[in-house]
This record gives sequence, C-alpha cells and structure tokens, in this order.
Amino acid sequence: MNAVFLLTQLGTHAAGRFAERVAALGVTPPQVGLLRWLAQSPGNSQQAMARHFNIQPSRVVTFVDELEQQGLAERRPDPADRRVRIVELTERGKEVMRGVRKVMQDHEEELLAPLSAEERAQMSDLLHRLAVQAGLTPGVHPGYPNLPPRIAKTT
Amino acid sequence: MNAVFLLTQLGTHAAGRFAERVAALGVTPPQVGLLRWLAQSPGNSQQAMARHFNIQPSRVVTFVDELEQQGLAERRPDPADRRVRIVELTERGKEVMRGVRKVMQDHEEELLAPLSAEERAQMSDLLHRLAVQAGLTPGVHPGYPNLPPRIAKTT
DNA sequence: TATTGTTATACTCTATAACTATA
DNA sequence: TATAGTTATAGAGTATAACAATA
Repeated sequence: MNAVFLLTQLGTHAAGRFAERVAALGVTPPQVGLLRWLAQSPGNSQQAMARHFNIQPSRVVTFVDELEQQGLAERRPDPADRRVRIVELTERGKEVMRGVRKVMQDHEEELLAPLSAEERAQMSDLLHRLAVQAGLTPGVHPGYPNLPPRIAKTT
Repeated sequence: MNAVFLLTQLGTHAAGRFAERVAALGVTPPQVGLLRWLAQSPGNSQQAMARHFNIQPSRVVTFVDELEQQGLAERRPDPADRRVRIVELTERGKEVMRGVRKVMQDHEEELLAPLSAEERAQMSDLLHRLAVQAGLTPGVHPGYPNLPPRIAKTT
C-alpha cells in the first residue's frame, strides 16, 4: 500500500481514537484545540481566535458558548475596547487541560507502541519535514476551516 | 511537536489535498473509495458494499444513486436472488478510475517531495507497522463509518 | 420469519449573510 | 464608515427506524 494513503488512514484513525479518549474528559477534539491555545496564549479576543484557527467568527461564538456552558472558559470585557471580548480559561478549564496532557501522552504511547525510541525519532523527523513543506501551522489541526472542498457534482 | 499530532495533522492535510485533486474529475473521496472497490472486486451486492466499508445500507443507496446519476456505475439485477442488486462500473466509471490512479501518483509525489527514495521506503515501513498494529483494513479509509464518537457533552 | 434494498426523519456540523454595538 | 461579536438560516453528511419485495 502506498505511503500517503497509509498516512491518511492512520491520521484519521488517530483522530478517532483521540476523540474517544478526550470524550472521557467531556470535551471534543476541536474544543481541545481551543483550550490548548487559550492555555498557551492567554488574553486573546474571539477575533484573534478566528484568525488563528482560520474559522468564521460565528463559529467562534458557538465554540466559546459551549466552553462557557461547560464552565471551562469565560468571556471578559476588554477595558480598552468595549466591542472586544477576551476569552480565558477557568480553573476547571485548566484542570481539564491537565487531563488532556495526560491523554495526549497515553495516546502517543498507544499508537507508537510498535516502534523503538530510535524509530520514533526517525518518524518524527520525517513527518516534521513533510509538515514544513506542506505549510502546516504548528499546533493547529487542519480540520478546522472549510478544508475539504466538499462537493464535486458533475451535473 | 509530538509525532502523533503531526501524523493527524498531515493525514488531514493529505485528505484535503486529495479531495481538491479528485474534484477535478467530478468525484469526492468517498466516491473514489467505492469506485476503487468496484474496480477491484466486481460483481458485489450493495449489502457486501455496506459490510466492506462498515456503513449503513441506507448510505449505500445514496452513494450508488449518486454514482448512477453521474453515469459512473450501474445497478444490475442478480439472476439468482431477485432482492439483490449487483453494482458495476460503467465504461465512464472505468475511465474516471484511470484518472484517479494518475491523481494518486501526483498526490503521492507532491506530499513526499522532500524525501529521498530511501527515506520514503523507511516511512512506508514505519507507517505500515503502525497500521497493522492499529488493525486498519488495507485500502479502506477509516473515515467511512461512525468513527468520531461525536458528542461529549458534560451536561 | 429473515434479508435486500429503500424511504422518511432527525440531528450535527458548518457557511453565509444580516444585524447590534461600539469605534 | 469599519470592526467585534452575535443571531438566523440553509445546506451537506450521517444515523435510525419503518417499509416493500423477495427469500
């Protein structure tokens, strides 16, 4: 079987397994992406979030609504510009993030189980070079925006 | 960046690029999966298709309807059992398949461009071992069934 | 009774555009 | 006039269950 199809197959499989694991923490993979960014780069507006993940502002509203309902994040007014809402992790959000980090480790260990430490390093190196050439943003899953050009009707 | 996240990122990216490429042929990635199977294992029923791709029979109906409307496949009655419909590629379907094979080559070449022949072999080997351990079915993209355990609402 | 294919229905995910409140 | 956030609406994708024809 060719390498790129294997890559796609494994990537999809890995995403599915990850979804199963984080479901135990009560969050979805897209939410995990947002939480990780909120943890790493605090003090950003919803607009900044939309730009970073390359999604529509209206989707950000939905995501942040969800996180707020689950008590994982909060909207805070920006004193400098009353149009802007700063999004921040709550204590509970930070706690979930600790769980997410653990899940990521277990997930990695499960999927790479058949490889030696040396082979894992090899793999990382090869994948990293492909990612750079493909122009992927580190830490941002490409599944966010309108990636798959959905339709292809001939008629 | 960890290897498994890179794998997921690249897999999703690769799937998106592939979708763009086959769109030029008037088909979607799921359709390509079906067409490939129809080409390789002719004479199968819709039920067999549902089992092979691990999808609902009702989805098969939709898929085959589409392929039939685009003139790429046809339903034929099974002489032995009048409940069964055999699905077959049309001439036009076979022609599209030739285009698909070309697209797959170009796609592979584009994504693996940064790697030498030796590194590609290495990569294939590593990925193959991961795929075997993950229990993936060769040639079947795991994106078909109800893979992502969609919801994770806490409330 | 069981199975093949089909239809009907509902629910999630996402894109677009119109709207508000501020600047 | 432009921007941040919001609301409303519509479309694709998919799961489920009920159904007709045949075994």
